[in-house]
Amino acid sequence: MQPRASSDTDLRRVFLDAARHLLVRDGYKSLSMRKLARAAGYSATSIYLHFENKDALFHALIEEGMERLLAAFREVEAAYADDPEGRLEALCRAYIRFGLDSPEYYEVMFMLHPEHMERYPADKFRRARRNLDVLAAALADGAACGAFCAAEPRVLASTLWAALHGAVSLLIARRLDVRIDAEAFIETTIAHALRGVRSVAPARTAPGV
Amino acid sequence: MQPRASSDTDLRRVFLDAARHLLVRDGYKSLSMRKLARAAGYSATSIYLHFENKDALFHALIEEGMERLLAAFREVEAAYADDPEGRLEALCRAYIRFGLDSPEYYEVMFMLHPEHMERYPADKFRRARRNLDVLAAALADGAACGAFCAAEPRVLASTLWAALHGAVSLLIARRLDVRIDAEAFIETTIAHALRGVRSVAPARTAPGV
DNA sequence: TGCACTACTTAACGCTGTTAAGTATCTTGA
DNA sequence: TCAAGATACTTAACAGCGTTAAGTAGTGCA
Repeated sequence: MQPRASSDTDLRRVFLDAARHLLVRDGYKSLSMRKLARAAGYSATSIYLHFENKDALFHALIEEGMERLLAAFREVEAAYADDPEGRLEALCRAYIRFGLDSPEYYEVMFMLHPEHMERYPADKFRRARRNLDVLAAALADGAACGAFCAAEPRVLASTLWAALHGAVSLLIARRLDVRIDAEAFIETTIAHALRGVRSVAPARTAPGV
Repeated sequence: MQPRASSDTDLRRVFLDAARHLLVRDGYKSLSMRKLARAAGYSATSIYLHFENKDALFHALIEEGMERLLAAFREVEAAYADDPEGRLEALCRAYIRFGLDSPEYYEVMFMLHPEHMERYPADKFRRARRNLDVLAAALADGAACGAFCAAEPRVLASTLWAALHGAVSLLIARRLDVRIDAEAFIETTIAHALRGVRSVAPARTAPGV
């Protein structure tokens, strides 16, 4: 059906590029091995010469998405090197923007069923965690200058991530009441997330309103 | 294969009960029409006499789950009728406990792919929203006595929900670093969520730590 | 020239959701 | 009492899925 690819890695890239295209166009749910093969101009079984199975293909797409997110994070880090508070807020915005701009990537990266992640290789997992490390670094930097709570940075970073992930996944899945203004929802999420990690004197309840 | 059910609604219940059983045992991913039929002792096509399609079956399970969650919420409401702050915290705990105790239900209810929710009937959607209304009511009651921020209760309730949903979905999907203590993560999530909605004087940053 | 290897193919298995058509059984009306 | 029709279920089939086994060209080398 097709002339042979010039090297071992070529066809793998062809499939990956086609998969990314199909993913963005139709979502991961309708990305099938047969459709992918058709789109790339090869037989379905040839995919298995370059990927162990469909999950491995997804894992490669996840990795791509993680790199994209990390690139966005790195830009923020560079822009706010000396301002941990501003950096953290910008990171929150970058995370949410990434999710809303690339919902298909976000779904594969963070909303894929656990079952498909069981064989996710440890090295990819470690690479993916670098994104969380960027959040943790901002928290640590902010804690060093007294802006953020210094306790358990890993837990704090995960909690922050969870809040952002909750917001993004509800938005992507269109679970929110249509009467909710998305912009207000996002701003409130970010404000609350930041308030959560900010170091505060023991909570003092204002009496009125 | 089977004697006919005594009434129209009977077999529907048989399928629903079997579906709930399979859902809890194997998760929604491996719940197929054929397996369900086999478990119930009927042919696969007979399911279509009682449910329009597989999504409609899921929708019925979602509704069941929503009622369960609401029952838990109602208990909390009754126990903390005069204590909005305590109620909201208890609701957060109830939500997370529900998710972790019934991950299969939680997945169908809140983590099902949007595609499967497209035909979700409006009346079921309204019923499901009663759960969010319980959160909103606690926020409103708390705002009335000055404990919570009074602005935009719907947005506030959704933000709170998003934070809880993020935590539960990451826990269920086992996305958290294994080094993270789940208990600490949950407590931090709840604490931050509550701090987010609490009415405060403009944030005062403590200088040290 | 011929052998081995590589890169790809077709055919097939067992699964999926869903529809069309067929078959018993029960209910009703004359 | 018997036929007609409705009801509740069945089997057969379609098109799709992920995946494996077996087959086939083309390449590089002895």
